[in-house]
Amino acid sequence: MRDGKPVPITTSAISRRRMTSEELTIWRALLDTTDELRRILGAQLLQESSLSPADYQVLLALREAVGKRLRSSELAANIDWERSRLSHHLGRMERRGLIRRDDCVTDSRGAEVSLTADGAQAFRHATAPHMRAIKKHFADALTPEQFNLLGDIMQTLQSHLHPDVMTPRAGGGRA
Amino acid sequence: MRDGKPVPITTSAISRRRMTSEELTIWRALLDTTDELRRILGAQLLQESSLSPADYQVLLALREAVGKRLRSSELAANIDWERSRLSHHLGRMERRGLIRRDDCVTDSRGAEVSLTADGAQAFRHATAPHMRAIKKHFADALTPEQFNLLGDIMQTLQSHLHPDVMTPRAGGGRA
DNA sequence: GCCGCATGATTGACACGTCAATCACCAGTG
DNA sequence: CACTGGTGATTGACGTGTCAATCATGCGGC
Repeated sequence: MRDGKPVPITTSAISRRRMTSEELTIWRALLDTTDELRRILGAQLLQESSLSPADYQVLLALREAVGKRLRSSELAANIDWERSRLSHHLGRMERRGLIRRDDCVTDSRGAEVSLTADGAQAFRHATAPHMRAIKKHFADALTPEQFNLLGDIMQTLQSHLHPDVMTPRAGGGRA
Repeated sequence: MRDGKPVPITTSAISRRRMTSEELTIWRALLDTTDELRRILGAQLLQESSLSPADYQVLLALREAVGKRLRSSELAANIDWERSRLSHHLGRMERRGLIRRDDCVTDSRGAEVSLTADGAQAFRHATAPHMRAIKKHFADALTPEQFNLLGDIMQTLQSHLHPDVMTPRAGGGRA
């Protein structure tokens, strides 16, 4: 997949010019705004369901996994986390009874992570309010055009970050 | 794609409709992409200057302050941090010799934060590479139109989050 | 079978952030 | 002046994230 193409096109001009202050301002606006949205939605999620955004991401990945169980490293890959981060977090979630870790049958080094009943229920109860919150604070703010434009812009940034990837799906997480 | 409807304008429609999966996808793309940009730029900043993004923000605010010194709570307000977060962080930065805290003359409860020579120098050395990195990974990716559109979208989101504010400057920090 | 090394996963040390509690001091009131 | 309430700032406990080190197991070559 690396050759055969006359290539280069694409957005990655080198451009020796300096950044304008408008660009910098917009960069700051992007950081600040997404940060604030994260905080608001994270706080509300925690408030209403006692789940952190990280918890939610883990539970979501497990829920969507075939068989509702995943090897630890697959899970890490799915949500794009470092393994040690996941290990720490699974420890905490296990203590809270949200997930379980069993020894893997086919590879004694491995661990299989699965939802507990409590974890599944917590996730179910968290989902609807969380979606509503995203809608309220994000989706309801923008026009359909703005959505499309924002989607394109994210797509552009992604292909700039990962020039060679074929289908630059937004990032790690789905949903 | 979604048209045919006269559509009520105004950003704060209540709209009983559910979020579409496209909207959710774009939300995830926004989160993932900004997260990745943060990580990349943060890692590079740390690599090249031994400053975390948080350090940088603090040093920037101090550099831009008149008199190069700020009361702790003013600093917190400028960069939109909780005071306790700032206090912890200033403790760490003080240990590393980047900033100094002196008792305030006019109010014995207060502390005045100022840059040390080391802190000022660290900031100076960090700035240019950091700007270059932002340009490379962000600014160089987008067309002028996309910048304007993105700016508008952030503006829209901000006014949706803070309906009454007059001049919805992107957020806390400048840059 | 044993060696070497890669791999799955965990651990420990430490930086960072949040929340609630605390401490010291200011200012207004009687 | 003593009381009291509010404010500036710090602290401690704890959850979270990163990095480097570790441990155990799998696996290919000899």
